[in-house]
Amino acid sequence: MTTTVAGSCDTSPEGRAGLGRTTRAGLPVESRGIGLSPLSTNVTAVRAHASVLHLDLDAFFAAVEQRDKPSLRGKPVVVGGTGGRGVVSTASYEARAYGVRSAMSTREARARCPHAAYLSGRFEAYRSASAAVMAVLRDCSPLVEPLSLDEAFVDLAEAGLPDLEVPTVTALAEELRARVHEVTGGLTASVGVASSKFLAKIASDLRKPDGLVVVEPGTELALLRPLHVSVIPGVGPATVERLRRAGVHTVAELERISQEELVRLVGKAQGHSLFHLARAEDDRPVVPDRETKSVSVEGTYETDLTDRQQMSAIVTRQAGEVARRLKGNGLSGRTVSIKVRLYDFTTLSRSSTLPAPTDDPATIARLARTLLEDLDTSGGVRLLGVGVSGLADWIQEDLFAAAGDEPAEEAAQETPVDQRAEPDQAGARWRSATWAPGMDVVHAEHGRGWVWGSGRGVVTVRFETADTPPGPVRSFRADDPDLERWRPPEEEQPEAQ
DNA sequence: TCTGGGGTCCTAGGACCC
DNA sequence: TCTGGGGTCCTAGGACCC
Repeated sequence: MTTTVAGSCDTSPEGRAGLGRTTRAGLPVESRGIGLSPLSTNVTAVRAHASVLHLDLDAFFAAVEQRDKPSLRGKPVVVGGTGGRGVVSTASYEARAYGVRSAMSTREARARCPHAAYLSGRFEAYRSASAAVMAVLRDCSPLVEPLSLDEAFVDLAEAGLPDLEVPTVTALAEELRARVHEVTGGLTASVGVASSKFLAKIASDLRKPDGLVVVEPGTELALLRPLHVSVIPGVGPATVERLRRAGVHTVAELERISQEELVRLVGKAQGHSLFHLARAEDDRPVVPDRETKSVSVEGTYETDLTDRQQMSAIVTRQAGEVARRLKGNGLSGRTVSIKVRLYDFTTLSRSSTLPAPTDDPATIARLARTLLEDLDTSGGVRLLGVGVSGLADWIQEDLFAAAGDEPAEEAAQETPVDQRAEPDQAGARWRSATWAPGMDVVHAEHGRGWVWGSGRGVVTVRFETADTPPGPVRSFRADDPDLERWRPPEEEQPEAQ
């Protein structure tokens, strides 16, 4: 590391602009795969420089335990579910020597390594260590994309470096690893730097633990071709098996398959992705804050549940927890789902979509219980879960409170979905101007009329009945006192035309 | 007593609308 | 008159990631 590069870690206010960011929802980012989807249809420019960095903390949960408990250092440590149906979350390298792996059942881990320390995990400690690491990364570049507590991409093109040549980014990567070690009290990180997310992620895996690999631009394919297809993120057991049957094991072999054949083998989206990734084509940007899409709570029980009343009580409690987390992050959602895993591991899901978003525990619980009622659980249930998706950051209660109506969810729930209106000209205009990306037009019945709502701190309303054409669309900032006064009275009804 | 919990994304079929 | 295509939304299930 050189002084020049060390100094290039921008500590100016501008450089720290992203410090302390969370997702839009303010949720701690816990899990996000890089998957295969975000490749654009026409993958064109691959970066000319190795300016994407991927950092991965080594055996993160176990390493935090060893850091905080010196007696565990140098010994096998397994963090995960410790009950009869638990699985391994993280195994220290000492435990990996005995064949203990992530996602293995704790039962099997105990058989392989009986003398390891089995711990259930201290997520506050992990979150805190993670936050310190992310702060170091954001100190370096405003473009940091956390994938989970222990992983992130950093766009070095925004790091204010004098250049992006290999010696410069190598020195910066070493500096970052040293700073991570420093701020976490001794945790090590493996880092990959390359011309794309895909290659950076693969590179960070090559010299674990505590390693650094910088892929020199132009050498990507030479690095990739000999590797097994399973190194490609998004290629799991099912895809490996399909490819194996087609005689494909390595990336080099994958490269020889036509795009049409790949689509036939693994489907449209994954086929196109694999076709490009096999050629090291990946132009996905580093995206600093991605929006939360769903919130869920689930639990696996030590013995199978058979009592319907008990299941109903569990689902009610889980709905409350989901609602609490939604509310805590200013979110609400329209689709309520339940997940049921039967005694034989058959997994069922059922969902139902409300006309307007909710964060109300009673509404979510009621719907979840109704969905559960329609399932045959007589053989026993090992897992139950409740989730809400179709999230908006607009909460319907605001709108109803503004319209001076009774509690929202009753009316909302009774509004048949098939009465949902499409945006008219004015609605469409609002949609493009102020509506959150991906957010649907929502409405709910209000007296004899209709109320329309939007997010992003803006509420859009209009009055309409079965007998009259739609009234003018009015919009208010959510904190506008005029919104409180807005009513859909008779005199505001437009004349029939 | 095999097989967690929190997520993301994709697929496929049906409904519905234009 | 007959057949149809595209787009969007919803639901259920599955693959995958950490």
